[in-house]
Amino acid sequence: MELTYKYPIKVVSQMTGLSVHVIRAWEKRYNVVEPDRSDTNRRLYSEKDIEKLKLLNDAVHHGHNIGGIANLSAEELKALLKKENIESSELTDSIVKSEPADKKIQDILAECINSIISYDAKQLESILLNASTKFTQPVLIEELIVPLVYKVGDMWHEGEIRVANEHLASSVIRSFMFNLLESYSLNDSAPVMVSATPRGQEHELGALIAGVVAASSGWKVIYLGSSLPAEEIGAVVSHLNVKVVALSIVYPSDDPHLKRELKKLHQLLPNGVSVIVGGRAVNGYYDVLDEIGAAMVKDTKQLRLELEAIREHKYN
Amino acid sequence: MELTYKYPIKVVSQMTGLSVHVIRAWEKRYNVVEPDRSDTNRRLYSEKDIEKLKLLNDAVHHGHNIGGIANLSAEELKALLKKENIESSELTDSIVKSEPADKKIQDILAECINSIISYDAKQLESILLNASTKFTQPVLIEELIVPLVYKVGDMWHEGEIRVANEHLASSVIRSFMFNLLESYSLNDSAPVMVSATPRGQEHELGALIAGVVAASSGWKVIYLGSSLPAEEIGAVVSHLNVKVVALSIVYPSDDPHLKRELKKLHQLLPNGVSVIVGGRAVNGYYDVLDEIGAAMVKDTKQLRLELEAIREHKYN
DNA sequence: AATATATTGTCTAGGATTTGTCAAGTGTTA
DNA sequence: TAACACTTGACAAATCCTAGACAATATATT
Repeated sequence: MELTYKYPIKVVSQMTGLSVHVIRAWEKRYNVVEPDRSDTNRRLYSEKDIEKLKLLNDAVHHGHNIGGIANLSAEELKALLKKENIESSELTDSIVKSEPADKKIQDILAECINSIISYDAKQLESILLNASTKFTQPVLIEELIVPLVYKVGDMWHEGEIRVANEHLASSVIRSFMFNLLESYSLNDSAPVMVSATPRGQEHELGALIAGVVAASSGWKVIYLGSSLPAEEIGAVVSHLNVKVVALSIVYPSDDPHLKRELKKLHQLLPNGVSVIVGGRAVNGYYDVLDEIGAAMVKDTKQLRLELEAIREHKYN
Repeated sequence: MELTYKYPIKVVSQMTGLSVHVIRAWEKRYNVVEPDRSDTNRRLYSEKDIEKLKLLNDAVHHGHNIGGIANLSAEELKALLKKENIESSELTDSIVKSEPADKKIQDILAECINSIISYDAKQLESILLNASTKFTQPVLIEELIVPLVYKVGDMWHEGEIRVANEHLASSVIRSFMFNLLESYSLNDSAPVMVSATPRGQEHELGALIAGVVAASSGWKVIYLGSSLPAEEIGAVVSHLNVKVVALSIVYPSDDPHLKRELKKLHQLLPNGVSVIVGGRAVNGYYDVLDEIGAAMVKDTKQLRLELEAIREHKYN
């Protein structure tokens, strides 16, 4: 679709990262662009104008002085930037976003807690989104998400926050992780993992984390949420070609029902299907897990390694 | 559902976030929309009118001046917002797949069920995303999401699908609705609603639907998920300036614990806070709801009306 | 090295335009 | 009757315009 619409200076300022003052100054001094004018003399910029301004901004931020490059054409500017291996998009993005320098992950975590306490779901979400662009995925998960989940759990147990706070936080984190999970696209040859929490386990965040880690390692993940009976897991495994079942156990650390559930699961699963169990309370089930030959992981790094090992083994 | 229903200006104001003054001014000055008129000369807005107003509002909030964009079509506005990577409340950019024109909502529903049966979360999600670009939000919710949730519940009860299928579907729908909910931006003067399911009620989709409907009607929504004890709701209400508590009750239709919980909630809430209860099993609690003066709604249209009534009443 | 000169981002002031808001007066709805 | 909607006209705040000044840097000259 061809838009004949032309942009006012304010929008151009936002799109380019240049202040309106600078845009006007450059025009006055060097005629970098000559936007149309409205009937009442307001500037109206074309897309080409905007592109040229972006390119100029990129070049200036890489040491060129505006007076020297002002009269170059868009093509020449592109060539110039290319020669210096500058990716224009990356540059303008980082400028436009006006990030307040680098924040330590501790601070981000504190901000998250604050927004949870003040019931501000939107703010929590935007903090997480922001963090997801700043950090690599393993760092994001291992150093922000996991500590955050733990911290919220602790504060809840200690009575420092209310159940309502915890619910709100869980909703946001869950949605964030689910979106992350669904954002991975993979080829059909990817091995399949089922992720869930066993019957009785209501805290599903661990299962989601496992799902995201697996997806980022190239697995196709079927995420089934919380409190799934062993028969259900068995049904899915036999219906699809599942290689791994990942379970998350958070609390309590000694539940006889859960132990029975795990044994039942073992009986239902065909040979060749691995079970990986992680989560805060996993230590309490060492005996059962050992008995049914399930792997125990205590952080996402171990999970990654375990998945890798299984994948290798299966493919030889 | 009446597809020809048209909205009076006040409702449009709440749905778009624009004041009635502004809506009329834009019409007078730029003919941004030309709503039908009643026999007595009152403006009657169509869904399309509302969508265009929303788009204009989005664009204006991103720096465009109304005079410059007033005569652009909805399509052009979408293109404009998309170009600036602006997340609009209503549209999610769809890579125009060459789909065979318009599919009936029945077919879409069937497709959803199919993807649920085959454990294809990704496909389900993309169907929903796609549908959200094709239909207006009331249609999307009332004719696709709600029937889908009901259908999945039915099939689960009938044993036509497994718990695992239901879990997977719930995860995806929940995430989809949550994203929808968080996508609404609102002004600070918006009245506040808390949305949740009471203790013992694990199915949270109803609460999410209520949240989305309220958010689209201009309420600020604090979503607190499922199974929230009455004390917790009371705490949030007194901590923030909450006007309405929305609860969803799905099953069972006669739970004495739940009745006690509702009464307790009533005692905990300060005067002037309304309670709205909806959901499939709501009929079973008519006596209690009547006793505590809670409103009962059986679909999203009633919910909309109820919210509107409360808002009116409170502002006088 | 010290001093001029040029460059460049930022800001102010005064005038014009745009745009959100409101009030007054009247008609309509519930 | 109170709440809502309609039109018109007016107002004030926000925005944009130009022209020019200023300070901080960079570059050139003595």
